[in-house]
Amino acid sequence: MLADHPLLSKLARAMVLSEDEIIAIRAVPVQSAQVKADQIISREGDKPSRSFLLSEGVTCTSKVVAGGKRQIMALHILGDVPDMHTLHLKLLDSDIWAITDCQLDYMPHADLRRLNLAHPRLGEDLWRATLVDGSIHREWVVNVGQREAPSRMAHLFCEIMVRSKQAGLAQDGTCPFPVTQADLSEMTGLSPVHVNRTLQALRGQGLISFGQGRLTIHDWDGLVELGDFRDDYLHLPEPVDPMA
Amino acid sequence: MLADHPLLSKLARAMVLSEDEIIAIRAVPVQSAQVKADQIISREGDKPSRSFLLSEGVTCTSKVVAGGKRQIMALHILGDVPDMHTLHLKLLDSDIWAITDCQLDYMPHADLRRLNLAHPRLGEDLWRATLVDGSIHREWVVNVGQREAPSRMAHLFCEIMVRSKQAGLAQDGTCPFPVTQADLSEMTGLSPVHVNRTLQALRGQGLISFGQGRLTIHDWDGLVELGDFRDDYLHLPEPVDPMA
DNA sequence: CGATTTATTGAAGAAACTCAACTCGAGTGG
DNA sequence: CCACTCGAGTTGAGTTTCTTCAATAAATCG
Repeated sequence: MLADHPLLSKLARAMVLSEDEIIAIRAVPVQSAQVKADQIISREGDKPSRSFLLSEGVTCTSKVVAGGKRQIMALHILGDVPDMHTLHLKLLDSDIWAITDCQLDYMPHADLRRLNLAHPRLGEDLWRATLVDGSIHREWVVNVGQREAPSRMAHLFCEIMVRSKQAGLAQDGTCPFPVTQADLSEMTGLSPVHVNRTLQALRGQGLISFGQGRLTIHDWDGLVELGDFRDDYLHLPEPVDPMA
Repeated sequence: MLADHPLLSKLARAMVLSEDEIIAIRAVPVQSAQVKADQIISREGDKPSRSFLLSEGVTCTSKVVAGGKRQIMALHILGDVPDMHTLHLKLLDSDIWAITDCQLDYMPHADLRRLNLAHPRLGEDLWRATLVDGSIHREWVVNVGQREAPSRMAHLFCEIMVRSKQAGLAQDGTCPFPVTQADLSEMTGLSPVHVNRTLQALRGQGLISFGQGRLTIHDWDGLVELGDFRDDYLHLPEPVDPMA
Protein backbone atom coordinates (compact mmCIF):
# COMPACT_ATOMS: atom_id res chain seq x y z
CA MET A 1 0.00 0.00 0.00
CA LEU A 2 2.04 2.88 -1.33
CA ALA A 3 -0.71 5.39 -1.88
CA ASP A 4 -0.94 6.61 1.69
CA HIS A 5 1.42 9.49 1.06
CA PRO A 6 1.34 11.71 -2.03
CA LEU A 7 5.11 11.69 -2.46
CA LEU A 8 5.17 7.92 -2.22
CA SER A 9 2.99 7.41 -5.25
CA LYS A 10 4.97 9.99 -7.15
CA LEU A 11 8.42 8.64 -6.35
CA ALA A 12 7.48 4.99 -6.46
CA ARG A 13 6.56 5.45 -10.10
CA ALA A 14 10.12 6.42 -10.95
CA MET A 15 12.09 3.89 -8.90
CA VAL A 16 11.95 1.00 -6.50
CA LEU A 17 12.00 2.43 -2.99
CA SER A 18 13.83 0.90 -0.06
CA GLU A 19 12.19 0.41 3.33
CA ASP A 20 14.23 3.29 4.75
CA GLU A 21 13.20 5.58 1.98
CA ILE A 22 9.56 4.72 2.39
CA ILE A 23 9.75 5.47 6.08
CA ALA A 24 11.49 8.77 5.43
CA ILE A 25 8.90 9.80 2.89
CA ARG A 26 6.07 8.93 5.23
CA ALA A 27 7.73 11.19 7.79
CA VAL A 28 7.15 14.22 5.60
CA PRO A 29 4.04 15.86 7.02
CA VAL A 30 1.27 16.66 4.60
CA GLN A 31 -1.34 19.33 4.96
CA SER A 32 -4.15 19.13 2.46
CA ALA A 33 -6.06 22.08 1.14
CA GLN A 34 -8.94 22.54 -1.27
CA VAL A 35 -8.98 25.38 -3.73
CA LYS A 36 -11.88 26.46 -5.89
CA ALA A 37 -11.54 26.96 -9.62
CA ASP A 38 -10.10 30.30 -10.77
CA GLN A 39 -8.56 31.01 -7.39
CA ILE A 40 -4.97 32.09 -7.14
CA ILE A 41 -2.82 29.67 -5.15
CA SER A 42 0.42 31.60 -4.91
CA ARG A 43 1.38 34.98 -6.15
CA GLU A 44 4.50 36.30 -7.86
CA GLY A 45 6.73 37.68 -5.13
CA ASP A 46 5.49 35.27 -2.48
CA LYS A 47 8.02 33.44 -0.31
CA PRO A 48 6.45 30.05 0.21
CA SER A 49 7.78 27.89 3.02
CA ARG A 50 6.23 24.75 1.55
CA SER A 51 5.45 23.18 -1.80
CA PHE A 52 2.37 21.31 -2.85
CA LEU A 53 1.73 18.17 -4.77
CA LEU A 54 -1.37 18.42 -6.91
CA SER A 55 -3.53 15.46 -6.04
CA GLU A 56 -6.64 16.59 -7.83
CA GLY A 57 -7.44 19.15 -10.46
CA VAL A 58 -5.46 21.31 -12.84
CA THR A 59 -3.28 24.32 -12.07
CA CYS A 60 -1.29 26.66 -14.22
CA THR A 61 1.69 28.94 -13.86
CA SER A 62 1.22 32.34 -15.44
CA LYS A 63 2.41 35.90 -15.63
CA VAL A 64 0.68 39.13 -16.55
CA VAL A 65 2.47 41.48 -18.96
CA ALA A 66 2.38 45.23 -19.24
CA GLY A 67 -0.74 45.41 -21.40
CA GLY A 68 -2.64 43.29 -18.90
CA LYS A 69 -2.63 40.15 -20.99
CA ARG A 70 -1.66 36.89 -19.42
CA GLN A 71 0.63 34.09 -20.54
CA ILE A 72 0.38 30.61 -19.13
CA MET A 73 3.84 29.06 -19.03
CA ALA A 74 3.00 25.69 -17.57
CA LEU A 75 0.11 23.40 -16.91
CA HIS A 76 0.10 20.95 -14.05
CA ILE A 77 -1.96 17.87 -13.46
CA LEU A 78 -2.27 15.02 -10.98
CA GLY A 79 1.04 14.19 -9.36
CA ASP A 80 2.86 17.34 -10.39
CA VAL A 81 4.51 19.71 -7.93
CA PRO A 82 3.98 23.08 -9.59
CA ASP A 83 6.12 25.05 -7.15
CA MET A 84 8.87 22.61 -6.40
CA HIS A 85 11.36 25.27 -7.44
CA THR A 86 10.44 27.42 -4.45
CA LEU A 87 12.41 24.90 -2.42
CA HIS A 88 15.59 26.67 -3.52
CA LEU A 89 14.40 29.93 -5.04
CA LYS A 90 13.19 32.18 -2.25
CA LEU A 91 10.90 34.37 -4.32
CA LEU A 92 8.17 32.96 -6.49
CA ASP A 93 8.58 34.37 -9.99
CA SER A 94 5.09 33.69 -11.33
CA ASP A 95 1.52 33.29 -10.23
CA ILE A 96 0.01 29.86 -9.71
CA TRP A 97 -3.70 29.49 -10.35
CA ALA A 98 -6.23 26.75 -9.89
CA ILE A 99 -7.93 26.18 -13.23
CA THR A 100 -10.39 23.71 -11.73
CA ASP A 101 -11.25 22.82 -8.18
CA CYS A 102 -8.09 21.33 -6.76
CA GLN A 103 -6.73 19.38 -3.88
CA LEU A 104 -3.25 20.47 -2.82
CA ASP A 105 -1.05 18.40 -0.55
CA TYR A 106 1.35 20.81 1.07
CA MET A 107 4.74 19.67 2.34
CA PRO A 108 7.04 21.98 4.33
CA HIS A 109 10.31 22.88 2.67
CA ALA A 110 12.16 22.05 5.85
CA ASP A 111 11.00 18.45 5.67
CA LEU A 112 11.70 18.17 1.98
CA ARG A 113 15.22 19.47 2.59
CA ARG A 114 15.66 16.95 5.34
CA LEU A 115 14.51 14.22 2.99
CA ASN A 116 17.01 15.33 0.37
CA LEU A 117 19.82 15.30 2.87
CA ALA A 118 19.07 11.92 4.34
CA HIS A 119 18.16 10.24 1.06
CA PRO A 120 20.09 11.73 -1.82
CA ARG A 121 18.53 9.31 -4.29
CA LEU A 122 15.13 10.80 -3.54
CA GLY A 123 16.53 14.29 -3.66
CA GLU A 124 17.93 13.57 -7.08
CA ASP A 125 14.54 12.45 -8.26
CA LEU A 126 12.90 15.62 -7.03
CA TRP A 127 15.64 17.58 -8.74
CA ARG A 128 15.00 15.53 -11.83
CA ALA A 129 11.32 16.46 -11.73
CA THR A 130 12.22 20.15 -11.80
CA LEU A 131 14.52 19.48 -14.75
CA VAL A 132 11.68 17.89 -16.67
CA ASP A 133 9.65 21.01 -15.97
CA GLY A 134 12.51 22.99 -17.46
CA SER A 135 12.57 20.78 -20.52
CA ILE A 136 8.85 21.33 -21.01
CA HIS A 137 9.38 25.07 -20.72
CA ARG A 138 11.96 24.86 -23.48
CA GLU A 139 9.54 23.04 -25.72
CA TRP A 140 6.91 25.69 -25.00
CA VAL A 141 9.32 28.38 -26.10
CA VAL A 142 9.70 26.49 -29.36
CA ASN A 143 5.97 25.96 -29.66
CA VAL A 144 5.05 29.58 -29.11
CA GLY A 145 8.03 30.92 -31.00
CA GLN A 146 7.95 28.85 -34.17
CA ARG A 147 4.77 26.93 -34.80
CA GLU A 148 1.75 28.52 -36.34
CA ALA A 149 -1.63 28.22 -34.78
CA PRO A 150 -2.85 24.77 -35.92
CA SER A 151 0.50 23.16 -35.30
CA ARG A 152 0.88 24.92 -31.97
CA MET A 153 -2.45 23.73 -30.67
CA ALA A 154 -1.91 20.24 -32.00
CA HIS A 155 1.36 20.07 -30.14
CA LEU A 156 -0.26 21.21 -26.93
CA PHE A 157 -2.97 18.56 -27.26
CA CYS A 158 -0.39 15.86 -27.83
CA GLU A 159 1.49 16.87 -24.72
CA ILE A 160 -1.64 16.95 -22.62
CA MET A 161 -2.63 13.50 -23.78
CA VAL A 162 0.76 11.93 -23.12
CA ARG A 163 1.11 13.50 -19.71
CA SER A 164 -2.45 12.59 -18.77
CA LYS A 165 -1.92 9.04 -19.91
CA GLN A 166 1.22 8.82 -17.85
CA ALA A 167 -0.64 10.14 -14.83
CA GLY A 168 -3.26 7.45 -15.36
CA LEU A 169 -5.93 9.91 -16.40
CA ALA A 170 -6.36 9.02 -20.06
CA GLN A 171 -8.04 6.12 -21.74
CA ASP A 172 -8.82 5.29 -25.35
CA GLY A 173 -7.62 8.63 -26.59
CA THR A 174 -9.71 10.63 -24.15
CA CYS A 175 -8.51 12.59 -21.17
CA PRO A 176 -9.90 15.27 -18.92
CA PHE A 177 -8.97 18.75 -20.09
CA PRO A 178 -11.22 21.15 -18.26
CA VAL A 179 -10.01 24.43 -19.69
CA THR A 180 -11.79 27.16 -21.61
CA GLN A 181 -10.83 28.48 -25.00
CA ALA A 182 -9.62 31.58 -23.21
CA ASP A 183 -7.26 29.37 -21.22
CA LEU A 184 -6.03 27.78 -24.43
CA SER A 185 -5.39 31.23 -25.81
CA GLU A 186 -3.24 32.07 -22.82
CA MET A 187 -1.27 28.85 -23.18
CA THR A 188 -0.60 29.34 -26.86
CA GLY A 189 -0.22 33.09 -27.05
CA LEU A 190 -3.04 33.24 -29.61
CA SER A 191 -6.13 35.40 -29.38
CA PRO A 192 -9.30 33.72 -28.14
CA VAL A 193 -10.93 34.27 -31.51
CA HIS A 194 -8.09 32.62 -33.32
CA VAL A 195 -8.10 29.70 -30.91
CA ASN A 196 -11.76 29.22 -31.67
CA ARG A 197 -11.18 29.15 -35.40
CA THR A 198 -8.18 26.91 -35.11
CA LEU A 199 -10.16 24.48 -32.99
CA GLN A 200 -12.80 24.36 -35.65
CA ALA A 201 -10.16 23.51 -38.20
CA LEU A 202 -8.76 20.69 -36.07
CA ARG A 203 -12.24 19.34 -35.44
CA GLY A 204 -13.07 19.67 -39.11
CA GLN A 205 -10.06 17.58 -40.03
CA GLY A 206 -11.30 14.88 -37.71
CA LEU A 207 -8.24 15.13 -35.50
CA ILE A 208 -9.79 15.90 -32.13
CA SER A 209 -12.86 16.63 -30.08
CA PHE A 210 -12.64 19.19 -27.35
CA GLY A 211 -15.27 20.44 -24.99
CA GLN A 212 -17.21 19.64 -21.84
CA GLY A 213 -13.93 19.43 -20.02
CA ARG A 214 -12.57 16.62 -22.13
CA LEU A 215 -10.12 16.17 -24.96
CA THR A 216 -10.43 13.28 -27.37
CA ILE A 217 -7.87 12.56 -30.02
CA HIS A 218 -9.29 10.72 -33.01
CA ASP A 219 -6.20 10.62 -35.19
CA TRP A 220 -3.04 10.44 -33.12
CA ASP A 221 -0.66 10.10 -36.05
CA GLY A 222 -2.29 13.01 -37.81
CA LEU A 223 -2.09 15.21 -34.76
CA VAL A 224 1.53 14.26 -34.12
CA GLU A 225 2.36 15.08 -37.71
CA LEU A 226 0.57 18.41 -37.62
CA GLY A 227 2.00 19.32 -34.23
CA ASP A 228 5.55 18.23 -35.01
CA PHE A 229 5.36 16.31 -31.77
CA ARG A 230 8.06 14.09 -30.31
CA ASP A 231 7.72 13.09 -26.71
CA ASP A 232 11.40 12.91 -25.83
CA TYR A 233 11.33 16.30 -24.12
CA LEU A 234 8.96 14.84 -21.54
CA HIS A 235 11.70 12.42 -20.43
CA LEU A 236 9.22 9.66 -19.75
CA PRO A 237 10.61 6.89 -17.56
CA GLU A 238 9.03 4.36 -19.90
CA PRO A 239 7.27 4.56 -23.27
CA VAL A 240 3.64 5.62 -23.16
CA ASP A 241 0.94 4.75 -25.66
CA PRO A 242 -1.32 7.77 -25.41
CA MET A 243 -4.17 6.12 -27.32
CA ALA A 244 -4.33 2.88 -25.32
CA MET B 1 42.94 32.59 -4.86
CA LEU B 2 39.63 31.04 -5.77
CA ALA B 3 39.86 31.24 -9.51
CA ASP B 4 41.90 28.10 -10.00
CA HIS B 5 38.83 25.96 -10.59
CA PRO B 6 35.84 27.02 -12.70
CA LEU B 7 33.31 25.74 -10.19
CA LEU B 8 35.01 27.62 -7.40
CA SER B 9 34.50 31.00 -8.96
CA LYS B 10 30.91 30.11 -9.77
CA LEU B 11 29.95 28.81 -6.35
CA ALA B 12 31.99 31.31 -4.36
CA ARG B 13 29.90 34.07 -5.87
CA ALA B 14 26.76 32.64 -4.30
CA MET B 15 28.02 31.71 -0.83
CA VAL B 16 30.96 31.63 1.51
CA LEU B 17 32.70 28.30 1.05
CA SER B 18 34.23 26.25 3.82
CA GLU B 19 37.70 24.76 3.60
CA ASP B 20 36.21 21.31 3.12
CA GLU B 21 34.00 22.48 0.36
CA ILE B 22 36.84 24.21 -1.43
CA ILE B 23 38.90 21.05 -1.28
CA ALA B 24 36.01 18.98 -2.58
CA ILE B 25 35.42 21.33 -5.45
CA ARG B 26 39.07 21.31 -6.37
CA ALA B 27 38.85 17.54 -6.49
CA VAL B 28 36.44 17.68 -9.41
CA PRO B 29 38.59 17.07 -12.47
CA VAL B 30 38.28 19.56 -15.29
CA GLN B 31 38.95 18.94 -18.93
CA SER B 32 39.04 22.04 -21.06
CA ALA B 33 38.06 22.18 -24.69
CA GLN B 34 37.99 24.87 -27.31
CA VAL B 35 35.13 25.10 -29.76
CA LYS B 36 34.96 27.30 -32.82
CA ALA B 37 32.01 29.57 -33.52
CA ASP B 38 28.97 27.94 -35.14
CA GLN B 39 30.03 24.47 -34.11
CA ILE B 40 27.58 22.16 -32.42
CA ILE B 41 28.65 21.16 -28.92
CA SER B 42 26.04 18.55 -28.07
CA ARG B 43 23.20 17.18 -30.06
CA GLU B 44 19.59 16.38 -29.16
CA GLY B 45 19.52 12.72 -28.23
CA ASP B 46 23.08 12.64 -26.92
CA LYS B 47 23.79 11.02 -23.56
CA PRO B 48 26.52 13.18 -22.11
CA SER B 49 28.54 11.78 -19.22
CA ARG B 50 29.81 15.22 -18.25
CA SER B 51 28.68 18.82 -18.14
CA PHE B 52 30.61 21.91 -19.02
CA LEU B 53 31.01 25.29 -17.49
CA LEU B 54 31.34 28.00 -20.09
CA SER B 55 34.49 29.91 -19.28
CA GLU B 56 34.66 31.89 -22.46
CA GLY B 57 32.27 32.71 -25.27
CA VAL B 58 28.56 32.41 -25.85
CA THR B 59 26.51 29.29 -26.44
CA CYS B 60 22.85 28.71 -27.10
CA THR B 61 20.34 25.93 -26.67
CA SER B 62 18.12 25.39 -29.68
CA LYS B 63 15.76 23.07 -31.49
CA VAL B 64 14.82 22.68 -35.11
CA VAL B 65 11.13 22.38 -35.95
CA ALA B 66 9.40 20.55 -38.78
CA GLY B 67 9.74 23.32 -41.34
CA GLY B 68 13.48 23.48 -40.71
CA LYS B 69 13.39 26.72 -38.77
CA ARG B 70 15.24 26.97 -35.51
CA GLN B 71 14.29 28.36 -32.14
CA ILE B 72 16.87 29.37 -29.57
CA MET B 73 15.49 28.68 -26.11
CA ALA B 74 18.41 29.84 -24.01
CA LEU B 75 21.56 31.83 -24.22
CA HIS B 76 24.54 31.12 -22.02
CA ILE B 77 27.49 33.28 -21.10
CA LEU B 78 30.56 33.18 -18.88
CA GLY B 79 30.02 31.07 -15.80
CA ASP B 80 26.88 29.31 -16.99
CA VAL B 81 26.56 25.55 -17.22
CA PRO B 82 24.31 25.11 -20.24
CA ASP B 83 23.85 21.36 -19.85
CA MET B 84 23.75 21.00 -16.11
CA HIS B 85 20.40 19.23 -16.51
CA THR B 86 22.07 16.29 -18.22
CA LEU B 87 23.33 15.37 -14.77
CA HIS B 88 19.91 13.85 -14.07
CA LEU B 89 18.22 13.66 -17.46
CA LYS B 90 19.88 10.94 -19.45
CA LEU B 91 18.96 12.18 -22.90
CA LEU B 92 19.72 15.67 -24.07
CA ASP B 93 16.51 17.25 -25.34
CA SER B 94 18.00 20.07 -27.41
CA ASP B 95 21.06 21.00 -29.37
CA ILE B 96 23.77 23.15 -27.83
CA TRP B 97 25.74 25.38 -30.18
CA ALA B 98 28.73 27.63 -29.84
CA ILE B 99 27.74 31.07 -31.10
CA THR B 100 31.28 32.39 -30.73
CA ASP B 101 34.58 30.68 -30.13
CA CYS B 102 34.25 29.14 -26.70
CA GLN B 103 36.20 27.55 -23.95
CA LEU B 104 34.38 24.73 -22.22
CA ASP B 105 35.46 23.29 -18.89
CA TYR B 106 34.08 19.79 -18.76
CA MET B 107 33.39 18.06 -15.46
CA PRO B 108 32.36 14.39 -15.27
CA HIS B 109 28.87 13.71 -13.96
CA ALA B 110 30.29 11.09 -11.63
CA ASP B 111 32.38 13.68 -9.84
CA LEU B 112 29.57 16.22 -9.73
CA ARG B 113 27.34 13.57 -8.19
CA ARG B 114 30.00 12.78 -5.66
CA LEU B 115 30.24 16.46 -4.82
CA ASN B 116 26.49 16.68 -4.34
CA LEU B 117 26.50 13.70 -2.04
CA ALA B 118 29.38 14.82 0.12
CA HIS B 119 28.41 18.49 0.21
CA PRO B 120 24.68 18.93 -0.01
CA ARG B 121 24.95 22.69 0.30
CA LEU B 122 26.90 22.77 -2.94
CA GLY B 123 24.50 20.36 -4.53
CA GLU B 124 21.64 22.62 -3.59
CA ASP B 125 23.35 25.51 -5.25
CA LEU B 126 23.84 23.58 -8.45
CA TRP B 127 20.19 22.58 -8.28
CA ARG B 128 19.36 26.22 -7.71
CA ALA B 129 21.27 27.17 -10.85
CA THR B 130 19.10 24.82 -12.91
CA LEU B 131 16.01 26.34 -11.32
CA VAL B 132 17.08 29.80 -12.39
CA ASP B 133 17.46 28.42 -15.91
CA GLY B 134 13.89 27.21 -15.63
CA SER B 135 12.72 30.61 -14.47
CA ILE B 136 14.40 32.23 -17.45
CA HIS B 137 12.69 29.73 -19.73
CA ARG B 138 9.35 30.76 -18.27
CA GLU B 139 10.08 34.39 -18.94
CA TRP B 140 11.03 33.54 -22.52
CA VAL B 141 7.68 31.83 -22.99
CA VAL B 142 6.06 35.07 -21.88
CA ASN B 143 8.32 37.14 -24.05
CA VAL B 144 7.74 35.16 -27.20
CA GLY B 145 4.10 34.50 -26.44
CA GLN B 146 2.87 37.95 -25.50
CA ARG B 147 5.16 40.81 -26.37
CA GLU B 148 5.27 42.34 -29.79
CA ALA B 149 8.50 42.81 -31.62
CA PRO B 150 9.89 46.03 -30.12
CA SER B 151 8.98 45.06 -26.61
CA ARG B 152 10.26 41.54 -27.12
CA MET B 153 13.65 42.66 -28.30
CA ALA B 154 13.90 45.31 -25.61
CA HIS B 155 13.25 42.66 -23.00
CA LEU B 156 15.93 40.42 -24.43
CA PHE B 157 18.46 43.25 -24.40
CA CYS B 158 17.65 44.07 -20.78
CA GLU B 159 18.20 40.47 -19.79
CA ILE B 160 21.49 40.26 -21.63
CA MET B 161 22.75 43.40 -19.99
CA VAL B 162 21.82 42.35 -16.47
CA ARG B 163 23.25 38.88 -16.84
CA SER B 164 26.41 40.22 -18.44
CA LYS B 165 26.82 42.76 -15.69
CA GLN B 166 26.41 40.08 -13.11
CA ALA B 167 29.02 37.97 -14.85
CA GLY B 168 31.38 40.92 -14.75
CA LEU B 169 31.25 41.44 -18.50
CA ALA B 170 29.40 44.75 -18.70
CA GLN B 171 30.51 48.27 -17.99
CA ASP B 172 28.87 51.67 -18.47
CA GLY B 173 25.91 50.19 -20.27
CA THR B 174 27.96 48.22 -22.75
CA CYS B 175 28.45 44.50 -22.90
CA PRO B 176 29.68 41.98 -25.42
CA PHE B 177 26.85 40.52 -27.47
CA PRO B 178 28.43 38.84 -30.45
CA VAL B 179 25.35 37.55 -32.22
CA THR B 180 23.98 38.18 -35.69
CA GLN B 181 20.54 39.50 -36.50
CA ALA B 182 19.72 35.99 -37.65
CA ASP B 183 20.57 34.77 -34.15
CA LEU B 184 18.32 37.44 -32.67
CA SER B 185 15.55 36.28 -34.93
CA GLU B 186 15.92 32.74 -33.63
CA MET B 187 15.84 33.94 -30.04
CA THR B 188 12.75 36.04 -30.51
CA GLY B 189 10.80 33.96 -32.99
CA LEU B 190 10.71 36.90 -35.40
CA SER B 191 11.82 36.88 -39.00
CA PRO B 192 15.29 38.25 -39.71
CA VAL B 193 13.78 41.07 -41.74
CA HIS B 194 11.53 42.09 -38.91
CA VAL B 195 14.40 41.95 -36.45
CA ASN B 196 16.31 44.32 -38.67
CA ARG B 197 13.45 46.79 -38.83
CA THR B 198 12.78 46.54 -35.13
CA LEU B 199 16.43 47.18 -34.39
CA GLN B 200 16.28 50.29 -36.49
CA ALA B 201 13.31 51.47 -34.50
CA LEU B 202 15.09 50.89 -31.18
CA ARG B 203 18.18 52.65 -32.46
CA GLY B 204 16.06 55.48 -33.82
CA GLN B 205 14.49 56.01 -30.42
CA GLY B 206 17.95 56.36 -28.95
CA LEU B 207 17.50 53.31 -26.75
CA ILE B 208 20.39 51.12 -27.83
CA SER B 209 23.32 50.55 -30.10
CA PHE B 210 23.95 47.08 -31.38
CA GLY B 211 26.62 45.80 -33.71
CA GLN B 212 30.25 44.79 -33.95
CA GLY B 213 29.59 42.20 -31.32
CA ARG B 214 28.53 44.69 -28.69
CA LEU B 215 25.33 45.95 -27.14
CA THR B 216 25.11 49.42 -25.63
CA ILE B 217 22.06 50.64 -23.78
CA HIS B 218 21.67 54.39 -23.88
CA ASP B 219 18.38 54.70 -22.05
CA TRP B 220 17.95 51.98 -19.48
CA ASP B 221 14.67 53.26 -18.08
CA GLY B 222 13.23 53.62 -21.54
CA LEU B 223 14.27 50.13 -22.53
CA VAL B 224 12.91 48.67 -19.30
CA GLU B 225 9.63 50.44 -19.88
CA LEU B 226 9.37 49.30 -23.48
CA GLY B 227 10.43 45.75 -22.67
CA ASP B 228 8.22 45.43 -19.59
CA PHE B 229 11.34 44.21 -17.83
CA ARG B 230 11.62 43.27 -14.19
CA ASP B 231 14.69 41.37 -13.14
CA ASP B 232 13.15 39.27 -10.38
CA TYR B 233 12.92 36.20 -12.62
CA LEU B 234 16.73 36.15 -12.77
CA HIS B 235 16.85 35.51 -9.02
CA LEU B 236 19.96 37.58 -8.60
CA PRO B 237 21.79 36.94 -5.33
CA GLU B 238 22.21 40.70 -4.93
CA PRO B 239 20.92 43.76 -6.78
CA VAL B 240 22.72 44.64 -9.97
CA ASP B 241 23.00 48.07 -11.55
CA PRO B 242 23.27 47.16 -15.23
CA MET B 243 24.40 50.65 -16.24
CA ALA B 244 27.19 51.07 -13.70
C1' DC C 1 41.43 41.74 -53.35
C1' DG C 2 37.42 38.63 -54.34
C1' DA C 3 34.19 35.75 -51.88
C1' DT C 4 30.88 35.13 -48.57
C1' DT C 5 28.36 36.30 -44.88
C1' DT C 6 25.55 39.92 -42.83
C1' DA C 7 22.64 43.88 -43.01
C1' DT C 8 19.23 46.67 -45.33
C1' DT C 9 15.34 48.00 -48.31
C1' DG C 10 10.84 47.63 -50.99
C1' DA C 11 6.68 45.55 -51.90
C1' DA C 12 3.13 42.14 -51.74
C1' DG C 13 0.84 38.72 -49.04
C1' DA C 14 -0.50 35.87 -45.03
C1' DA C 15 -1.38 34.99 -40.34
C1' DA C 16 -3.29 36.61 -36.58
C1' DC C 17 -5.59 40.52 -34.02
C1' DT C 18 -9.30 43.59 -32.67
C1' DC C 19 -13.88 44.97 -32.38
C1' DA C 20 -18.46 44.06 -32.20
C1' DA C 21 -22.35 41.45 -32.51
C1' DC C 22 -24.75 37.37 -31.78
C1' DT C 23 -25.79 32.48 -29.98
C1' DC C 24 -26.05 29.16 -26.65
C1' DG C 25 -26.35 26.94 -22.22
C1' DA C 26 -26.23 26.93 -17.33
C1' DG C 27 -27.57 28.96 -13.50
C1' DT C 28 -30.46 32.33 -10.57
C1' DG C 29 -34.06 34.55 -8.73
C1' DG C 30 -38.59 36.56 -9.17
C1' DC D 1 -41.64 27.96 -14.43
C1' DC D 2 -39.86 31.44 -17.05
C1' DA D 3 -37.25 35.62 -17.75
C1' DC D 4 -32.86 37.10 -16.91
C1' DT D 5 -28.06 37.17 -16.43
C1' DC D 6 -23.60 35.73 -17.15
C1' DG D 7 -19.92 33.23 -19.02
C1' DA D 8 -18.41 30.76 -22.92
C1' DG D 9 -18.41 29.98 -27.65
C1' DT D 10 -19.06 31.57 -32.47
C1' DT D 11 -19.17 34.56 -36.53
C1' DG D 12 -18.12 38.59 -39.74
C1' DA D 13 -15.40 42.35 -41.20
C1' DG D 14 -11.66 45.37 -41.20
C1' DT D 15 -6.93 46.19 -39.56
C1' DT D 16 -2.29 45.31 -37.91
C1' DT D 17 1.72 42.92 -37.38
C1' DC D 18 4.66 40.21 -39.21
C1' DT D 19 6.29 37.24 -43.07
C1' DT D 20 8.14 36.15 -47.46
C1' DC D 21 10.56 37.04 -51.54
C1' DA D 22 13.90 39.25 -53.92
C1' DA D 23 17.28 42.49 -54.69
C1' DT D 24 20.93 45.57 -53.09
C1' DA D 25 24.43 47.45 -49.92
C1' DA D 26 27.80 46.81 -46.55
C1' DA D 27 30.89 44.42 -43.80
C1' DT D 28 33.96 40.66 -42.84
C1' DC D 29 37.23 37.06 -43.90
C1' DG D 30 40.66 34.43 -46.01
